[in-house]
Amino acid sequence: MLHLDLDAFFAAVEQRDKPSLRGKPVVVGGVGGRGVVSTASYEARRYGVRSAMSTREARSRCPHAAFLSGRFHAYREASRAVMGLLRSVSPLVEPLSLDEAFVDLQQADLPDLEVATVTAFAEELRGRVTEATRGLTASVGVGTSKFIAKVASDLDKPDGLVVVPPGTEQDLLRPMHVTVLPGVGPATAERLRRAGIHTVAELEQVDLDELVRLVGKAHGGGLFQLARALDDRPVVPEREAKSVSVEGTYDTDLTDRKLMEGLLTRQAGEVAARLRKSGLSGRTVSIKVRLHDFTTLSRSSTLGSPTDAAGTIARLARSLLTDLDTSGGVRLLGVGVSGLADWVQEDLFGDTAEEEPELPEIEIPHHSRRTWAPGMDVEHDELGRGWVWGSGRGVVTVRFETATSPAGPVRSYAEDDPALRPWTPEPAPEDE
DNA sequence: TCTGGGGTCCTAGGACCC
DNA sequence: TCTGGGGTCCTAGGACCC
Repeated sequence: MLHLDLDAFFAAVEQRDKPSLRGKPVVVGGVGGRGVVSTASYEARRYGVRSAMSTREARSRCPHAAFLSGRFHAYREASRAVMGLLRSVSPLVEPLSLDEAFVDLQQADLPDLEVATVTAFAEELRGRVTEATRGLTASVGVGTSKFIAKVASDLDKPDGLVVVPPGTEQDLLRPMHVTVLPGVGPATAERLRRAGIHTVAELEQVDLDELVRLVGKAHGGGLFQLARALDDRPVVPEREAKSVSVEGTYDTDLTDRKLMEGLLTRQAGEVAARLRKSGLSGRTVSIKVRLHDFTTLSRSSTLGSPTDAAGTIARLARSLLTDLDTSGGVRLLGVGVSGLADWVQEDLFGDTAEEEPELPEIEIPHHSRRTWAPGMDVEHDELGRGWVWGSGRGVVTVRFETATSPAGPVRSYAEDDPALRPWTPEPAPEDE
């Protein structure tokens, strides 16, 4: 089994496409008051900036970093190139996210699976990934299972390769902390710690009954196996989506119920649009509400038949909000649909569904999407392609450079200057 | 103005059914 | 005369992953 992980993926794509950021700290993530870091470049990690850290803290640790809000079209494009390359090597490829995948090497065209053979193959593959992505690097791990491959890819980051020879798995794992096991996060680690279990070696000494008592049935059984390096999970190339959701955290807490209803309505519309785009519909509509104190509530309701209609989802979402006490303020709202079916209910009455959201556009004071997000691609009538360095007080600052034409000028414009437009790539061919 | 967004899976209780 | 035993569906919450 091979596991491939692109190094500091989002930040690396930014450095590739913005030559002035190469070798410099780059932080990609939410740039608002309540944003968190998605990816920090290795230069930023030297200052202690980490994924999932609040952007506020990242700014205080590394004020001179470039803070960018992310360009998912570019990440998707790079990801497609990598996944395509992997699929050319083995039909059994399981993407875990845009930047990670498992590859079943038994289905690849290799003369054998000896360590030397696999090592040479993986090295070549890493090189081809760098070519296919015009310069991104990948860390790769190879082992006798998904679990071991994944642990291995982490051992020599960035730009590394580790092949774990068969038979050496337990020697590798035993000294490691229990959090290397997939499924052991902070809560489980704390339970185990209270039972005096810190390392995989210690976990291995715990019998199954005790483990089930500590962490529950399903989880306990899994950990018992993983602690012994037993993992026969297959590579699953395609999996069906089980839910579709949209959520948002707002820079200031919401208190106005009408505004909340307006936001839920808008989110319902986005969920419906995504359902339709994938030819899906679902029976269960859920909302998620995070209060000012971070307590998180959810409410759901199941319909008799699946829907992808914005109006239906919106009405249900708003009605689910009514029994919640939001008087202390709401920091997050979300709408989701689950219980998905890949078909839509026949319209027995022959009506064409009307899909106008029944609430008028609502003026949303603090939460409107920034038109000029830092890092976004723009195009100027005279100066061509560039990216937004910063914006505010009615002014946008643009650095004119691309991956292939670095060292352009930096200019500032009025936010409503008609010569300046967001740049979006040609829409990708429909294939998903 | 600590704490994103998109997901998956599990648990536990109650309803309901045979 | 006490209170079966599954199974499935639904809801709410929580842990975890990238």
